[in-house]
Amino acid sequence: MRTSQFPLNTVKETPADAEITSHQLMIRAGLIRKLAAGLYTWLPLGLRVLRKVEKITRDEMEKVGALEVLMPALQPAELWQETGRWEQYGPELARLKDRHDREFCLGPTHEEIITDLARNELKSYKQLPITYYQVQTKFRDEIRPRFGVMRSREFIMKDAYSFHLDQDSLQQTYDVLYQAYTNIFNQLGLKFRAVVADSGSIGGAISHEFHVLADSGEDAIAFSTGSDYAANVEKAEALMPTGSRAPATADKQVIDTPNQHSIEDVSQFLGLSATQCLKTLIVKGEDEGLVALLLRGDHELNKIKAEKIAGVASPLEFASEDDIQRACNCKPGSIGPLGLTIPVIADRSVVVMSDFVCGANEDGKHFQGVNWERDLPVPDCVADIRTVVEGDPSPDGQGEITLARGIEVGHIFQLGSKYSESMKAGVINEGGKNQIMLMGCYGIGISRVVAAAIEQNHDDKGIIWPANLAPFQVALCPMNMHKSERLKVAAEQLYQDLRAAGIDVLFDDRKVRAGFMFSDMELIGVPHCVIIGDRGLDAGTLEYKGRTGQGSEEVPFANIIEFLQAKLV
RNA sequence: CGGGAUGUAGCGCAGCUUGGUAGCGCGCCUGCUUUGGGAGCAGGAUGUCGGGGGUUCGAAUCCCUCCAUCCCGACCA
Repeated sequence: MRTSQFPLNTVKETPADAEITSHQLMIRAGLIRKLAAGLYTWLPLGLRVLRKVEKITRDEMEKVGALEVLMPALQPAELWQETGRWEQYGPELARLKDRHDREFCLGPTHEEIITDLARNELKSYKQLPITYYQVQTKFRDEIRPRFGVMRSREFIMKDAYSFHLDQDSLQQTYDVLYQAYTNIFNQLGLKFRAVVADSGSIGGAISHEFHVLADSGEDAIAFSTGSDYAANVEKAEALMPTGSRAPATADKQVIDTPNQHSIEDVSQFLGLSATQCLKTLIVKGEDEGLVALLLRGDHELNKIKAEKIAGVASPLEFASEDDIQRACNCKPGSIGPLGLTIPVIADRSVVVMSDFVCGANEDGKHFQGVNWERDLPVPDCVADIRTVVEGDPSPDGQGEITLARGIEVGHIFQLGSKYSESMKAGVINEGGKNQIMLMGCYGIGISRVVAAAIEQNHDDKGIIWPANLAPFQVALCPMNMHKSERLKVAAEQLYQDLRAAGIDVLFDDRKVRAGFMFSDMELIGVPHCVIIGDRGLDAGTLEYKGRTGQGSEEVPFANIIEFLQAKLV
């Protein structure tokens, strides 16, 4: 390809509305353009990268025997009503009506559609197991689209669905897909981790997320220092403390804490560590009532864990100030467990606290020197409701937790019979009886991968593409070609030779200055650059520069193809 | 949906307080000079000042209203 026929559309200035690096660079390098909030056009250069991600993904899916299909983005409401998700999914589901006033949605995912296909097409256990996949546009009416294509309203996803007669078969395919995903992200050349995940609203029991590691990632991941355990912090278990509770040494007393509301306020005011304070949060219960959650002062509530506990409203909802006033006779900031009449759920780490501080359920007052059993009973319900912190013991008992940030680019689930049950998707089994199938589902955010790759691989000059994602492998940069006819002839010939050798080369045949050319090539992240000039022509050499390397090296004209091919392996 | 902000040339911004008919940088076009790290000079094109309404002799500027965009939060996977 030549730049005279493949305009680069690069811009020097950083767009004002792009917040994170990948978004800025995607605009600046001319990969995407915004149409409206959360909607982007892929320019030729960006589309080349997107297609490469698609191809790597497709190839691996084909390798494990998955079958490509293409399902409609526009989906009838009836199927969503069958599974109950028409009501459950909420405003994120883009709904619309056709001219006959029939209801439809633009699919955010395709469980309903594939399950409908499967129940119609799969008749016998002999057809199982089977895995279908597609690469297709998804729609989610995000409350707040942001970060460019990282969280947009319309995006490209590879989604796959498997169907099975039994759990063994599901587990087997799940393992195969897990490995396929590992291969895909390795091929993409990204630093990533697979982590144990919460399955969220898609449903099902077992689930893993694949995260591209990047400091700007939206998700926090917990790793073990002593094993290969890794989990989303939403899911990572905080173990029961092993030590026993220290004996009470202080007397319980009421202290004045005027205008000290947060744990930080109170601990500073009293000159204590936050670990000595008890945090009491009031949330809504399953039915009308309220529930108190107890946490150590320095810990954070994990909503995902809390809303799974019986008696707690799901999704989790904090009580209003009025509710708290009625239940505790005080404002938030002075709540404590003593004398509460509503149900109490204590985090595991709370029950080993002694001589602690907590609210006195009276505005401006706290208790000090409080102890379990002596001053109040240990709550009946003790559970893991906090988010793990750095230094916690790893849930598998080996090593400690460390935290990192990641961008979720893949998610695999064992759905079980969640959809096949409600949609009555079954096959005839060996005994001649109808049997509901089990399902797995497997997604990769193709367009998000492009952004994540940039987020992980860039410098102050621009994008540094992993080899397999680069829109072009090699940039051919002639120096002042318009002034030298023999240089022009040589550069044209070299361009043809490189192409004939199967090298994907971008020939910069624009009449622009050297610095301009280099800056463009570095911004768009072409991994290898060959410079051809009159000087080298005299000496019979070309100049090679890698995107990340310092300086350059001379390569004899005759060796350039061999030289590049060695770099491209 | 709550809180905060912003809409002026393709992009980035100034002008608004104190009303008088729009400007800067980049980019774009032409010419000359330059040419190994986003060139210099000269000339040129481009705006319903987000939309609508109002006040006024006169509105980018003041008032009302709608829309869009962005940030924080909540939401979502």
